[in-house]
Amino acid sequence: MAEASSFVRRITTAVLLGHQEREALNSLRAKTITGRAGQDFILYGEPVDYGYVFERGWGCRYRLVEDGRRQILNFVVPGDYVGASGSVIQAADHSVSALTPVELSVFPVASLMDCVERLPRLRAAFEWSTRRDQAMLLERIVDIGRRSAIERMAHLILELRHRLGLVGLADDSGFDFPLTQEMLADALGLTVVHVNRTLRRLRESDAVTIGSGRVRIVNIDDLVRIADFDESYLHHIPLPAKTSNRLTS
Amino acid sequence: MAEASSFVRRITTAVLLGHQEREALNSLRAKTITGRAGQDFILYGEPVDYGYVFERGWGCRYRLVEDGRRQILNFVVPGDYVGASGSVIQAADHSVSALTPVELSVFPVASLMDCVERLPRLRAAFEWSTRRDQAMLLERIVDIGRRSAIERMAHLILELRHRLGLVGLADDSGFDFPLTQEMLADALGLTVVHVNRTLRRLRESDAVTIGSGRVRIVNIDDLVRIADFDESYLHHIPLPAKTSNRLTS
DNA sequence: CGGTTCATTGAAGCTCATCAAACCCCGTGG
DNA sequence: CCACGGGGTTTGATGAGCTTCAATGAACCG
Repeated sequence: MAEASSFVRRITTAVLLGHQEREALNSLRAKTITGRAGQDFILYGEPVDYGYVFERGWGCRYRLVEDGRRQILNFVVPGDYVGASGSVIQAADHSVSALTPVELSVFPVASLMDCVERLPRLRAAFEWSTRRDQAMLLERIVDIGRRSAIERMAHLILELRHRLGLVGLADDSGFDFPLTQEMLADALGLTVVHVNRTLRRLRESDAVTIGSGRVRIVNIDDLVRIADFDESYLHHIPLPAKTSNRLTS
Repeated sequence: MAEASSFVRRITTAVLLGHQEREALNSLRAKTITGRAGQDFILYGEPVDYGYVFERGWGCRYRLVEDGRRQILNFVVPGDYVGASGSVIQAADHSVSALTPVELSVFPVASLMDCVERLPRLRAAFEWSTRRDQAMLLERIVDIGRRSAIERMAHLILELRHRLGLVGLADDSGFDFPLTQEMLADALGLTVVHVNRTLRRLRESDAVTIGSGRVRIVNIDDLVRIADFDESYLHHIPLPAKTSNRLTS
């Protein structure tokens, strides 16, 4: 039996995949490819013919605006799946590219959908992945819309720490971090210059240092406080009820 | 046969629902309820037991941040569905509330999922709806992250015009518009004061006037130009390929 | 080495936030 | 009928946060 894809390993923590489902996914995997930094795998407006699991390296989902500027919607790290997740044929609503050299598993979308039809748990796994992606997008909107630069940055670092931890790529001390300040700027809706100043402020606050290819977490409590971080959106466990004005109609 | 829900009417433009699917949806509809402005129907962190179709009135998806400020993620207009869309049990990752008096069709999530199991086209309809919601979220990230206040506002107006047009609530002259400037501010990541000044600028540019319960579109070409608006994300028809650095590996 | 990419810092300016006040519309009650 | 109050809108004044432009430095690499 082939080595399990990192997607299988990770998603199994959320949805109980049986032997059958794991086998199906492994047999589906047409091939493993490598890619260079900057290479696009999914292009805005074009049909999506494949699904990809990032096995190694980082990528991003992004959109370009008319004047050429880029908005990164989310980063993609090992274990993440990108690509078609439903049977409705449509154009990609965003592009996906590699930010570092990458190694990906490729799945033809047709056979993927085929398989999902037969294995309800596999469908559940993809639904889970889709919901999680959406939750991260929501978080990004709140970030960019209502939080300051330093809060956004701290929030992003904590999100990445959590996600990388799930696949064994982060621990309490930090994680390897291949992104440039420009990529951070494009993700956070800031300029490179301001990202640089923000990183300096974070460093001077003794919470975290970012640079030289690594995030070094100095004081995670401070970081959580700066970010107002609540990690529950990353796994969706029901929380205690909050105050509300729901009516008992 | 009962009058078709506005959701059925609208979604049929995207996915061909047969008699069977329409019947199923109509029979599922447990009841129609009314709600007051400010009333919550889905609460962040709580389980989602029902799906709702907005038949009349406006709502919003939103999140609150620690200090009490609100970020509106998207507006909900007649014909829109909100609520659970998959079988994975999880907590709501955002809240949904009414912004005006509303009238909603309520669907118990259990029987909804049941029905979706049996009718693949119904599942496709919900998948389509989910993807469309996600596309709008992406657009909002690009808006808030990379566009100026006036561009965001113009963009939002055009998106709403398009969506309301699908259910016959907007034409070339404009549409009825019940939102306050504060709601606009919460959606666009701005303050009320700045929204007010932005609306004045839009009015003075002779593109659109917003107020007194109505959006009056004066010159839609100007508006499209200001917004850099491309409506394709609202229906997902494959577009002509753009320049890219995709490799033909 | 010379070239390229990325990080860093300074100076100046613009967008947008904040604080404050006035105004308008409209419904309510004295 | 008018005073009152409240939600929403509008405007001014001031300042913070972020952008822009520009220049330098550090690291890497063919």
